[in-house]
Amino acid sequence: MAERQKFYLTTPIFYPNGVPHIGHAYTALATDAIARFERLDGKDVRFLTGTDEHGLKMKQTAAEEGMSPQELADRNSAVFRRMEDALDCTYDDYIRTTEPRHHEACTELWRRMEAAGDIYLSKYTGWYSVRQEAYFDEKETEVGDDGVRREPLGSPVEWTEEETYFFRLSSFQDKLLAHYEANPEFVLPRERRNEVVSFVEGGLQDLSISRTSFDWGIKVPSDPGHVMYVWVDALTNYITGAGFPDESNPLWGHWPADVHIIGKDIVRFHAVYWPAFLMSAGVELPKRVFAHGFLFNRGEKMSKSVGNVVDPFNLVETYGVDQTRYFFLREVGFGQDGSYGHEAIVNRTNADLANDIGNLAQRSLSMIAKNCEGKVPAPGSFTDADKAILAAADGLHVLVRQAMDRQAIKHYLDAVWDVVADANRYFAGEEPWAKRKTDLERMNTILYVTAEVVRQVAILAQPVVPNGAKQLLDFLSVAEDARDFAALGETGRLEVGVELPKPTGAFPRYVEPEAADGGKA
RNA sequence: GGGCCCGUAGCUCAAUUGGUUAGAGCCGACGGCUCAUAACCGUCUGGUUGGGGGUUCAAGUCCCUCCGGGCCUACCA
Repeated sequence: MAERQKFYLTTPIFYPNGVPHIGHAYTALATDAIARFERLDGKDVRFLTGTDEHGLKMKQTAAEEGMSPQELADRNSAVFRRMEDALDCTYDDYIRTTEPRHHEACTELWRRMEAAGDIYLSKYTGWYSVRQEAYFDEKETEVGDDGVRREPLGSPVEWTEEETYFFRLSSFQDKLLAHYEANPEFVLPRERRNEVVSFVEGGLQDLSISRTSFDWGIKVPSDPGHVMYVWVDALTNYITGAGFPDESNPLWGHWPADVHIIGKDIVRFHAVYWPAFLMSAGVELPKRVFAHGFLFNRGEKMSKSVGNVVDPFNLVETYGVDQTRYFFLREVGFGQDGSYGHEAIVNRTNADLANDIGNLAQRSLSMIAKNCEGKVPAPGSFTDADKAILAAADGLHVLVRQAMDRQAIKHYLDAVWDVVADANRYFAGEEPWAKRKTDLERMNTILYVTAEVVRQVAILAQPVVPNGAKQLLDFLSVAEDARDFAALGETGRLEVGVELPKPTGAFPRYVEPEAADGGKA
């Protein structure tokens, strides 16, 4: 038996200086959907996420709260982890940059870059922003009315001179451009790639990669007075999670990563700095960096009775995990910006989940329960209509795989729900309830075909709505080991005569809670 | 200043990458059905594809320009 194809994907590691917001949730649930998809498609998936716990901000926040940085990291990292759990994320490993294994990986990566001659000591002077952990040209800064000098994003800067190690990023310009050229889908979507290319074409300056102004970080091996710059530390997590530097670790077989899922705000670090570090250290480059867009709350009024639903935990509590996941993945083109609001979430999830697939399953399965002794009915010969809808369902696997090869999550869902809509039309057009009185065999056939389509749709929906999909598969008595994509198509057809449990509604409608307080925001 | 992306029905988006009368969902109106989660099916309303010009037998798609929105990057001090 051939070894399964490996698939390694990551989220960025989150900075647990504050509480998780909807952007973190979006990244995590999207990455999870991809992970589940590839797993169901037979791959040996490794899904890494975690928290990035070093830096001055952590140290300062900890001081403000009267605790050590490690205590703060422990406390807040747990919150992020709980968020991912609340979203039903199936990460295989939750990395924390304060762990020894990560210190080892960073240290070794640094050593290799140094050995390659790409690191040198020099002095950096300029306006430094603690919040951004970055220097700014004086021209970029501005003194505000309050007399405080700030960088463009508004954080205060102070004049700083420090000795710092530099990475020879400037010498990687041509190699990076050659890599983008040879791998047109290294950065997706296309617009992001264009930005990256034009940025690199504009010339690269060497990058300051160490700090002496604080000590909450990973020490530079040859010079412990320095700690590593945030991005050397943070980006390296992706190889730490694959066992680096122990290349005999079985996990190392997962590197290079198939895709780093990130938000578009951190494209440059992932598409320019990270590959340059790896080239320098002689480590293979990840195959793809996929940048998703931002989500905006378009001033939709959230109901007072449900409170501030923008918080990820509240979203899940208010609408449900499946609903939250489905909404963001179906409504927003992955890679583009999107917006969300109460009404949009309710409309989308009620229409697609409750009305379309939930109701289709319920109406067909309850007919089976009532008219077929609760067993999968035996179909007669198939008509053209039967064959057409079955063929549509059977054809989905190829279609969705094509979409997901480019992380086109929305397209994958579009395709699946097109079939759901077809199935509703089919069911209504064939009128099994009428055939019940005139032609039982025909009724059985229609119910069989519909249930079979529901089976395939449920299997395909698992990555996005794992709970509701599981419920549907349970209603169809589909064996646990027949729920992956290998069971799609003709080979996995429902077995006639199998007993089915009494169905109840999967994907309940969201109904507005009666405004008990009599008013709204 | 240079560069990139976008603007299609009230809303969210399609259109095999120049090829017939620009499609679908949601919303709305009307009708149907009763298996079903106030669900489902059908019909209809709704567009000079932001404006203008050009290339072509043919433009939502290519070129120019203007308007509007977003983003990357650089400069001016």
